[in-house]
Amino acid sequence: MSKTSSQTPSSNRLLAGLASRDRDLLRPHLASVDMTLGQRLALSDKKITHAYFPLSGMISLIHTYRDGSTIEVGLIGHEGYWGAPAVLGVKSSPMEAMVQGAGEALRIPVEALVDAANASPGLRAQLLRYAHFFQVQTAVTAACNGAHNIDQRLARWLLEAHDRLGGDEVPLSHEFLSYMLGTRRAGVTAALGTLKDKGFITIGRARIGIQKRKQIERESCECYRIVKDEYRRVFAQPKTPNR
Amino acid sequence: MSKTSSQTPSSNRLLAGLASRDRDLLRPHLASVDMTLGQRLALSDKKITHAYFPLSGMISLIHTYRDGSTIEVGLIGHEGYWGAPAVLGVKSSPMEAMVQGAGEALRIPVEALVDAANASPGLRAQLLRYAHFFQVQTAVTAACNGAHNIDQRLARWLLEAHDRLGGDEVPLSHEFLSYMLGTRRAGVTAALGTLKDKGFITIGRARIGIQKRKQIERESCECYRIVKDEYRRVFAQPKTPNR
DNA sequence: CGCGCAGTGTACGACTTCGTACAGATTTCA
DNA sequence: TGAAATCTGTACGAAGTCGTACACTGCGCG
Repeated sequence: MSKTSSQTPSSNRLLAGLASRDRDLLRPHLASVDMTLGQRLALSDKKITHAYFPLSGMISLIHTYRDGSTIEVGLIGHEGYWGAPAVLGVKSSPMEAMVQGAGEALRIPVEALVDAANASPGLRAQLLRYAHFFQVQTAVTAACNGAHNIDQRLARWLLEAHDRLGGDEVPLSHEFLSYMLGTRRAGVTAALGTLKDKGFITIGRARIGIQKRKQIERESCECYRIVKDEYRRVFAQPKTPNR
Repeated sequence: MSKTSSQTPSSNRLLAGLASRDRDLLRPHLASVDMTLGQRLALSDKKITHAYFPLSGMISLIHTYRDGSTIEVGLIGHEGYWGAPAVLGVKSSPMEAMVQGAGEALRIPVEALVDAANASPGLRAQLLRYAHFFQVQTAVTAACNGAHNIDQRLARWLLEAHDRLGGDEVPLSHEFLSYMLGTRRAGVTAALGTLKDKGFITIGRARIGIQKRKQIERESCECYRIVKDEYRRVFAQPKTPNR
């Protein structure tokens, strides 16, 4: 049912969902690159040069306020891509894209991606559908940040990370997590502590082990499921109509 | 510099920014409709039938949790439109669109809007640029909800409303505001009280008077300005290149 | 091998927000 | 005009989170 060992995904679900001729359109421009933890793929208000289709690892969209405080507004793994603003016709965005889990991605210059989208309605449709999904994910995060407490939001975040990282380990320190959730480091430690006491996770040095996923889902707010369901709905295979 | 009387906007900035032949594409399908306070333009996960280009008033995107609590994730006035999900190729969204300030809008069946967008790259570009802007607005709201207190968020909300409603009055009760901010009604009353004590607003029955806008901007978090600047950047006139 | 540092656990008072309640004021409507 | 409904102001203890601080642990690097 749920796998316990490292299964690093080796394909991107958006690309996999394309017609093969659409993949052929992109292939000449795609380059495989490593993403290293902490790497900035795009800076606030700077030109977005490349789009990234993660094969593994994850990309965090974060906002940094003038006082230096940071908070995450979106998370992207092998189910999506970073670069939607370019597809929507703008050259930059105020948000920063940062690698939150090391991994591999297929990278493409945004000009090539836009050209391909203009050449293929099917490709464009796929990219725009994901833009919608990402909008929903962000909207749910907005609601979640206003409505739910640290324990629930942390549980949700662990689930999102678990979905995107191979294996059952989340290799991040409490401090890094506090940047994502926009809370104190000590608050993260406390919330993780209660999950550990219940036996749902293990805690190592900058390493969180996911032990009982189902139980963590129960600790999380409903936001995790709302987003998950929306992805399924938007990218449902035509062969299995869902409404 | 800032006007004090009711100047109800009578045009939609997105439509006004179109080439006239693109407006002509839409015109046969546009119908003027009244939006009444509290009206639902779209329900969660129900088919989006029409897109709305507000001429006055405003539309609130809200999420309702299972326990009935609600919170706003986005706000749309005559600077934008509701219906982006359809343009992005999906038929519904988990968010509800509710009229938050009565007014007038131009309404168009989504099929007609999508057809027109397919027929005109310029029109499509305009619609997609706004989709990007709205994504940024939502992302900033996510960050804001996680990082800022009620007083700052309330000030921001008043500014957003003031920009979209004609005149210097926000005709909403504290309770309605608390639904938007995801807080207690009593919390809104307290926050408004401090703004009133400073002389920045007046408080009537279900009616807030904006007196000193500049000062309210100072009470608000930086989020208001971030979103405002992004709109300007995205929709900058070509004649005045901004980067 | 041991020093230094990053990471974790925990504590404290201060502040914010919550849930709830109730009184008084204003408006609506019978 | 009187009754009912809506809206605002305020109060209270409870709970959550903050900012900060400090001790402990284990890993990496000189």
